Amino acid sequence: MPMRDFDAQLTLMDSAQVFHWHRAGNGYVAVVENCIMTDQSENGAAKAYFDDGRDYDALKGEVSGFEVAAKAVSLLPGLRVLNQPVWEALLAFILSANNNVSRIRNLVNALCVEYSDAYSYRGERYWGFPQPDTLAALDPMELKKRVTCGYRAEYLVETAKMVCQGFELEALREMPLEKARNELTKLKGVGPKVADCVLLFGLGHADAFPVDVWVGRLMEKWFHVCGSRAHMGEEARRLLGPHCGLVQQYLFHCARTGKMEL
DNA sequence: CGCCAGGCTATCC
DNA sequence: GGATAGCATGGC
Repeated sequence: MPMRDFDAQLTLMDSAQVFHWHRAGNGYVAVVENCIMTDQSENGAAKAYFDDGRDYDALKGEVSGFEVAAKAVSLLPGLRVLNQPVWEALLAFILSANNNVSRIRNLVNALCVEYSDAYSYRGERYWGFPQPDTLAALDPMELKKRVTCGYRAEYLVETAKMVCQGFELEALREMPLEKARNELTKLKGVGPKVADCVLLFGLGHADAFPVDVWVGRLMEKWFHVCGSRAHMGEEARRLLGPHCGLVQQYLFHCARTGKMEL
């Protein structure tokens, strides 16, 4: 049975938490962890990926003390925070650094097309993410040239090498937020912001609160919190609670698209 | 053309 | 510990 209220266009195409979904006919398609997935998929993996089972109606109540947060949540019914495979989120958000959303999408797709295999679905071809050992074996100069990802090429290769050498991404799922973030930032190209995105979108840490340029602005203007990005994250957790990362996604989208005035 | 983008690393004090 | 320069690329 389809998920109630799920907005596939908003969640898969417009929310900037994932960058490799494609419009196909009147639906949406991507390769997720070596399988074709669509917005209509209802198997166990898809349900987990779409965060089916979480009570999103309860989210409004959790932030009812903050009108601006409650408004952002109520403006975007159907937005879900995906549970992506951590390796995929890691690659995408290493590429995201200091780039705009449309270019991130181009880079992610170039990486996938150049270094992984295509799956055919209803007459079209779709690509998933390359495996760690594939990237670990690359010359960064070649990667830079073929994906046009600039200095991020070295980050991808170095991080892939560390994962191949035993860095346990899945172990971060059960760690406390602070410790998991500390571990993640040992990877090349992973600073505090990218780490928080990987924790939120790929490791189930709903209290990770990524602060990019947009969230930095909205924390000042809407919550009157200033100072460092680290401080803003701490304040968000204190004010908005253990699901502040989910709320961040609503706030981020409202700010970035102008649905709420900054 | 210039400004900006879901920032990070290296280096400075 | 916190602040800052340099970075590749292209969207707008």
